[in-house]
Amino acid sequence: MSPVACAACPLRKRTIFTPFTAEEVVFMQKFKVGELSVDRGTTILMEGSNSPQLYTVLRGQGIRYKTLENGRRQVINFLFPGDFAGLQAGLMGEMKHSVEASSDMVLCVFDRGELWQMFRAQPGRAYDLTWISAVEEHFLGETIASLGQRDATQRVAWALLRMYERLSAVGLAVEGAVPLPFRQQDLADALGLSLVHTNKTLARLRELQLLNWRDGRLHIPARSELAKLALVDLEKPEIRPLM
Amino acid sequence: MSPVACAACPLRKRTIFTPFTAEEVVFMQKFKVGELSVDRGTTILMEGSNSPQLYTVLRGQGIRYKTLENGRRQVINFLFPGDFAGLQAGLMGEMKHSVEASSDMVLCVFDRGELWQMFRAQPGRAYDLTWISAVEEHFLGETIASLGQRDATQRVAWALLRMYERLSAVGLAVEGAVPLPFRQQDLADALGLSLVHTNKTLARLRELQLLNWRDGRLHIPARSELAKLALVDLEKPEIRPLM
DNA sequence: CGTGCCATTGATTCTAATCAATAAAAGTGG
DNA sequence: CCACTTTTATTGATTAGAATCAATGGCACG
Repeated sequence: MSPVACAACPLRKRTIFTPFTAEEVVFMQKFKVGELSVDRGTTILMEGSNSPQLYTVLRGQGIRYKTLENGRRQVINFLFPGDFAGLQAGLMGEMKHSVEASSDMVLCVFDRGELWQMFRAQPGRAYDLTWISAVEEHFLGETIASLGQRDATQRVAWALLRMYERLSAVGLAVEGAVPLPFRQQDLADALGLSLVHTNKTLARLRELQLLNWRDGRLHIPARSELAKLALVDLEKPEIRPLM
Repeated sequence: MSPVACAACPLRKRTIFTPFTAEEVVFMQKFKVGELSVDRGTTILMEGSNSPQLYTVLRGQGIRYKTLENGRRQVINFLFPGDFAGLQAGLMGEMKHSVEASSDMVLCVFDRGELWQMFRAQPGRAYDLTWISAVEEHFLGETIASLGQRDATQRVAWALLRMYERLSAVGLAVEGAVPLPFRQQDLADALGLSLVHTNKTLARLRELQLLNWRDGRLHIPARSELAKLALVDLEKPEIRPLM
C-alpha cells in the first residue's frame, strides 16, 4: 500500500490528539521518511540497540517489554495507533526495552538525525514531543499504582478497560468490541500475574458479564460497572499530541 | 541561606550530569526565579493541582505518590538532589501525583511561564528537558519490572541499592552509608508490600549483612553481593541532564 | 507524663504461584 | 489434504509468599 500523506492522516482527526497547524503538517511530512509494515511477531526495536529510527504507530498493536536477569519478561505497556516509539534510543543512545508487533503493523518512520533539527526549527513540535513523554510518564505511574495497589481482579479489569478506552478513542470500537491481538501471557506479563491466575481471573470476569475477550476481540458490555470494579475514574480521555 | 548561583551549583559538578555550556549557565540563572526551602513533611506539589512552578531538587529528599480511589497510597518514586519536578503540570495542565518532602529540602524554582520561551530560545535546554523525561520513563519502566517480576526480598534489595547508588552519585555517601530519611511505610508503599512484610524483609537482609538501614542512614557493606540478590547489573550510572 | 508515630515480632489467613494435565487452534511439511 | 508439532487456552490440586490481625516497645514532643 502507498504511504499515507500526513495531510490525510486518519489519526490526526481523532479528538484525543491535539490539532496540527498547517505548517506542522508540512514539517511532519518532511520529517517522515517512510513507512514500515511488519508482520505479527516481528521485533521492531530491541533492548540495548541504538535504532536510527523513530516511529509512530499508524495501524496495528504491539508490546513494549524488557527481560530481567532471571529471564522473566515484564511487559511495560501496550502500543496502540498514535503511540510514539524509539525516543529512548534517540535521546539516551540505546533502547531500554524491546518493541514487538502483536498484530501486523504499519508505522510512520522518522529519521532520528532530524530530531535535533526539529528542536531548532520547530519548537512547537519539540514541545509536543516533551508533552508526549510526560503523558507516557503519567501512564507508567498509573501502571505502577496498579501493580502496587490493585489485586488480580482489579488489575485485569483496569488493564482491559484502559485498552478498550484507548482503542475506542482511535475509532476501533465496533458494536461494543475492540480488536485485541495479545495473548493471555502478554497480559499476565504486563500485570505481574501468572498465566494460570490471569486465565482464571478472566474467566471470572466473563462469568460476571463484565467483559468478554476471545478470538482477538474484547467486548465490554457495561463500561461503568467494570470501571467501578477496576477503581477507575472514567474521566474524559487524556488529550495529547500526536507525532 | 542565600540562593545558590547556577554558576556555583554544587550538583552540576557531578559526573552523572551532562555538562552545561557557559551560555546555558547564564540562561538557567535567568530561568531560576528563586529557591524554596521546606520542612520535612511539607507537600510541595499536589495531585490535581496546577502549579505555576517547576523545581529542581537542590538538597534533601522527597517522595512522589498518588492515592487510589480505595484510599491506598502508591509511592511512584523517590526524589533526590538533581531530580526535576512539576513538568506534568507544566505540560498537561495538572499534576498526576503529589510530591512531599521526606527531609528538609531546598529546591530551585523556575517559572512555568518561561518554559515555552525556553523551547523557542534554548533548543539545547529543551532537548535536555525531553531527555530528562525519557530518563524518567526509563526508571519508571524499571520499577514496573520490579513490581511485576521481583519477589519481596529482591524488591527491597533493588530499591535500596538503587537509592544508595543515586545518593552516592551526588556525593552523599560517607563511609559506606548514605542519608535516607524515609519511613518503612514509604518503602512499603513504593514496592507494593505491606509494612509488616517490608519490616521482616529488612530484618532478614540485615541478618544476612547485606544492608543496614537505621536511624535514617543506609549502610551497604557489599554492593556487589546485594546487586546479585537484587538481580541488578551494577552498570555505570545513567548519565543525564540537570535542569 | 501521657499521646502519637514508627519499628518490631508472632499468629493466622488467604491470594496468587506452581505443578500437572488436557483441550483447542494454528502452523508445517510430506 | 492429512498426520504432526507447536502454541495458546482452560481447569483442578497443592503450596508458598505475603497480607492481615494483634500486641508491644522505643522515642520524640507538647
